[in-house]
Amino acid sequence: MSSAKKRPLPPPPVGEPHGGDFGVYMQHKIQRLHAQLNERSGEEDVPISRIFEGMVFFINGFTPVPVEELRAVVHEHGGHVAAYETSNVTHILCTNLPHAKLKQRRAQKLARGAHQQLPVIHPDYILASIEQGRRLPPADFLVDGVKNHHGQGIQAFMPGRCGDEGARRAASALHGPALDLTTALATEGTAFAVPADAPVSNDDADWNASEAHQELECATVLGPVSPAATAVEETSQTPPRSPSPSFSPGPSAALPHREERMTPPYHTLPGGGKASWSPLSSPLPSPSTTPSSRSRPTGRRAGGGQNAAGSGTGGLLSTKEDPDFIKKYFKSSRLHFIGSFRARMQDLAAEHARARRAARAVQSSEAGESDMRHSQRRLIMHVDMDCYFVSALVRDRPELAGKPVAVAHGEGQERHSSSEISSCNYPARATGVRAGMFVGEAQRLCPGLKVLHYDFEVYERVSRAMYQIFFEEAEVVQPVSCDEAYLELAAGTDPEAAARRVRRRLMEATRCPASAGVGRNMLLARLATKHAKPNGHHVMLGAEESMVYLENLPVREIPGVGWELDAKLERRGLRTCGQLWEVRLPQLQSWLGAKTGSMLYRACRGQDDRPVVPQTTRKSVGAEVNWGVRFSQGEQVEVFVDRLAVEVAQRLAQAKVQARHLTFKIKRSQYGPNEPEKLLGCGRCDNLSRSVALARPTNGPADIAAVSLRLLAQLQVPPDLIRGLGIQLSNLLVDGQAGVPDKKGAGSMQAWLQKTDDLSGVGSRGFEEDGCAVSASKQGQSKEPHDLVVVGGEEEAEHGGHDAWRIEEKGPCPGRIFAPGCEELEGDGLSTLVQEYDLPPPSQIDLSVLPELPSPMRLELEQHLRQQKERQQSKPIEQQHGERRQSEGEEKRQDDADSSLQHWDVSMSQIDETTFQALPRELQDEVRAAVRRKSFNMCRRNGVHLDTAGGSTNHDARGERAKGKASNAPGLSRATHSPSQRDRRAMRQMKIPAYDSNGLQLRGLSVQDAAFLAQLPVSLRTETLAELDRHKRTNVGLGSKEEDSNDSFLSSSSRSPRVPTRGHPCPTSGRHPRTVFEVEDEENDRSVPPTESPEVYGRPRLFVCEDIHDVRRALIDWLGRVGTVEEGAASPPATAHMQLLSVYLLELLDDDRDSDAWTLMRSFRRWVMQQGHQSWFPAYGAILKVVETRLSERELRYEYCQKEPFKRPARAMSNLKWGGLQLNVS
DNA sequence: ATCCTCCCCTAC
DNA sequence: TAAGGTAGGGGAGGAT
Ligand SMILES: Nc1ccn([C@H]2C[C@H](O)[C@@H](COP(=O)(O)OP(=O)(O)OP(=O)(O)O)O2)c(=O)n1
Ligand SMILES: [Mg+2]
Ligand SMILES: [Mg+2]
Repeated sequence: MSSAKKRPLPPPPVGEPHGGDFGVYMQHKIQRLHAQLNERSGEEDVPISRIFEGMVFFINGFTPVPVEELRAVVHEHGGHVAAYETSNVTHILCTNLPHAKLKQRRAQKLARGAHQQLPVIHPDYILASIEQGRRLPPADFLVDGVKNHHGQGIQAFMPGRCGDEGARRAASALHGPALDLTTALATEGTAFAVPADAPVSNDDADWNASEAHQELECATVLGPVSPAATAVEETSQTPPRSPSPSFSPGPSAALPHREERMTPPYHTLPGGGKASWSPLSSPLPSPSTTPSSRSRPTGRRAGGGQNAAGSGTGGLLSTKEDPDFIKKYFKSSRLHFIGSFRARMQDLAAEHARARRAARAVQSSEAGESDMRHSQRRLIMHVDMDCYFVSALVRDRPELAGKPVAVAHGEGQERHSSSEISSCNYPARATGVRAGMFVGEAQRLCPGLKVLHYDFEVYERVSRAMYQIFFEEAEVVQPVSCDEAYLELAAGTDPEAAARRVRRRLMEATRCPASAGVGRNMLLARLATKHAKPNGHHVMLGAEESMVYLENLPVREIPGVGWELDAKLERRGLRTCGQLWEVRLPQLQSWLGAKTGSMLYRACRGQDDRPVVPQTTRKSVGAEVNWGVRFSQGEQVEVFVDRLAVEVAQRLAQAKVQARHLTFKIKRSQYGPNEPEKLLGCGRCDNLSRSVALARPTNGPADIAAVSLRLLAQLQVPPDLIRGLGIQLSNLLVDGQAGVPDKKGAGSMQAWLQKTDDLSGVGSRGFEEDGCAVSASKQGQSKEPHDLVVVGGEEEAEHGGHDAWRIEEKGPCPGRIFAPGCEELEGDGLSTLVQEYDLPPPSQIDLSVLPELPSPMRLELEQHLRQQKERQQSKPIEQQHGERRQSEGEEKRQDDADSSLQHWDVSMSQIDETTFQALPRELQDEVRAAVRRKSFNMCRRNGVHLDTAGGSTNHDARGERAKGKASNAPGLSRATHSPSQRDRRAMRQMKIPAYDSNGLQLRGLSVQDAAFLAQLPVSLRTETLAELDRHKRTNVGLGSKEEDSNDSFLSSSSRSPRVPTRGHPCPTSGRHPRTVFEVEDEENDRSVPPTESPEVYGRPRLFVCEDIHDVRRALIDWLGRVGTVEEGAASPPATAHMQLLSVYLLELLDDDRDSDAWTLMRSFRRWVMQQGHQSWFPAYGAILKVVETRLSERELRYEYCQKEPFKRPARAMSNLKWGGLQLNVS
């Protein structure tokens, strides 16, 4: 409500300016915010006041309220809260000791935060200022080292590296003997056998008793912690009821605790048939498939003896020929099971949340208590089941206890099974077996490995039983997965007793072991759990203990640090958290990005602000299939996409949401139609995606299918190369209700509304111009409620007035085959939804050439083609459609005739001559060279020598599954994808592209040149323009450029190659780059010693390239200048020059700037090709070798330190190679 | 600066 | 045989 909004804040419920009541005030404030969010409808987000104008806060450490809320309040009053420590931060908000203070007391190297100079003030400052309606002097709220309102807070975990030997010893004791206190715990366990039914007061007493204990903080619990709790294992009969803490009398209290008894009605049918843990399988007429006990799918009908690998293009048990593939697949997919768990859980969680709210309201206990929980140090418990999928099965197979067991699909009789292990127990892990490993490999490591099959129904039951207990044990439960959650414990809880109790209850209810960890934040809780595994718990509250533990903890153990991050750090010699302490924040941020760097900086010190949040609303809903996807014809693809759309639509319906944004994803094999190592797997793929803003919200399968098919067509992937497909919907609206579903803040809301308006405006105009009257009218319809669209007229919208244009809509897309329900598809949804009128581009180059090309170059070409086609959309639409159809048809015919060879045996004759001529010369060269090389590069790329003629060789190397990594050279994949992105945007708005002739003519180019340049991918265009700018006084056209001969490539290298490393940013976009270089070079050598380089990160320094843009610009400029158009032949390569270049390239690689290295190599290659001296070829080859070698070493280092080799994504190092291959040809 | 798109990374 | 999904966070680069 606007009135409420603009009015100054009401006085806080409690009058103390900065007493301890900030939390209470915030509570009130938050309620108001929520109310506003619900009431307002699109009005502008005007600040209430300007109290904090010009102030930028960074919230560091614990705050009494969620950061988001604090941010909202500050924002409302004109201030800003930075997401991380940026240079514009003016104040640090913190309830506790600031870094700066600690720095004085701790080892100095631990406290080098960038903000140490900044004033650190207590959050009460915010309250007090708002209350008084003016900006109070922050100095009055300085948090000095002495004391503050809330005592030593969570920041006690701060850089407190205790060099103290005692603590160190204590910590080391944690690692080793943690598990031998079984007996002590067993005693405790029996004590709790009663509490299972015991009245609440029992537990209360227990917790109260332990409060004093909690205060010990640092001195904590070091010794006796993790129990093995064999006593708990007695499982068997459990008292049906269990304790329900007074603060959490869940409604669920009535539910039984043995999961067998609490199975929800919709999950398992009594008869044991119908494996339907997935809610998705219910609505559809799914043929009754498997008997439940066996999760082994039958439907092998067509599959039979056929091996997809043999057939090359057509897998028979794959997506072809099996209309029920999707359903069967999802029913058997473990990843689908765990991936969709949260969605399935949502109802349960929401129910609990509701009940809990109600309970709290009834209690109406002093809000102060709840606030106290927040304002004091938090107690967070993390719980995770041990080797979950195994445990849930082994509990009924006692004979397997203690033996190595894994869970997977295949039995792996031959030791060749490519079935993936989902989980394995600890005996199996001892032999090196890991989740994600192929069964065959696992059996090699562990010959006696017993492989069990999934039983998703059991997992579902156990998980629910587990959550049931969580909900009873804690007020706030944040679900992580089907076997894992965070619990926020009430203040005063005895953490160890709580952990023990939770684990015991879990064991009793599920007969599965769980481990638990307790910490002051989620990170430490989680680390504690990991440390406690298996079947134990660990309480880590002391700052000293935490730091001691962290010091030698591999960074990889930090949640959020995966393979790539670990490798980046490893490359810099950073393996442990302790080593990370040495690195300052700006340095980390410059390596890893702002947020990631910040996260790491804090995490390695045990800092973690994230609040435990109950359950966040989903922001997107999707479905994808990347296994068994094999097509030979486009029709099959369309059928499949259609079914996938139905699946997604069901999920939307289930979630009761509609979506305004659609993303279509496709995996394209990098190996051509060959089969990967994993049976029916997707192998190594390029991951392509395209997304569209929808004109109106939808959840209709017809809409989704129609839009998806359009995007599919755009992506232009030959059917036989498709290895995976996915549809994801986002920008969700709660069905039948206005408003944003998620709990975003006011700012986000505004952004959302803003976006809405823009999109519908564009969409409407576009369609009107296309003459789609119906579409336009629907646009109006959807805009009717204005900003917030009330969804509900879905059916009407789909079937209203579609006849007028349905034919036209069908026209452009004949040949589509739709499954049942195609009335919907033919409905009007399509045009209504797509806001940009994207047409599949006409095929001008025989597309069969593309797979032949090296990946980066191919992407470039594809971008180029797309751009061209979009350009041609100015033609009448019918014509467009006609052209496209025709060429598509031809392609398909070719594919049918010669499917597997098509992509491998390419000749120039297959390239459309006209088109080829129209290509930029560089691209022509590259196409020619690539064609000559045929598949050679592909073999090399994989490091595999193979015979490509048959097309059936297994190309797969390790890491094939790796998420694409389609191009490891962002300089290419990014820079080249963007032009098209821009074009699409421009098309939407019917604008003339910014780079067409106008801009170019200003540079003195001929119209032809301009037209030519306009066709170039932006990466090439940029570089070309740089060259042109340099030589523009000659006013020559592009055509004459080739006649110019070049200087020696490195003639100027003595002044430049080093430059970009620490060269200063190119002030303008390459206007006067020459000056830049000269200045740089001179300054660089003496003013910035290499060892000092870390110092300058994050600071705007004249001779420091902090910004990658600057580096790239400088490079391009340099190469453009050096590598073109001077007269005189190039001189032979000079060793010194080559060394300089090599050194610089390696620097780039070691700095994780692969894309820059790639750009440099590319330009270098081009120059080598253009200049006359053959002597440069081997020189180029040598440099390439250097680069390749470094990349290989990087690979090896990965292998060496990896713990889960089988899961490691493979890095694509092919990007630099094609340049070398190009060279070979010439 | 901020938004948008197209990725990549991460976790289970 | 085999079922390599799902969702969120975040970064790069372009548009505005
Ligand atoms: N790559 C993976 C990882 C996990 N899971 C499934 C099986 C696991 O049992 C379950 C829980 O994952 P965890 O990471 O918790 O692993 P476990 O519970 O199996 O072992 P741990 O004792 O380490 O928790 O998720 C899977 O299918 N594939
Ligand atoms: Mg687990
Ligand atoms: Mg887990």
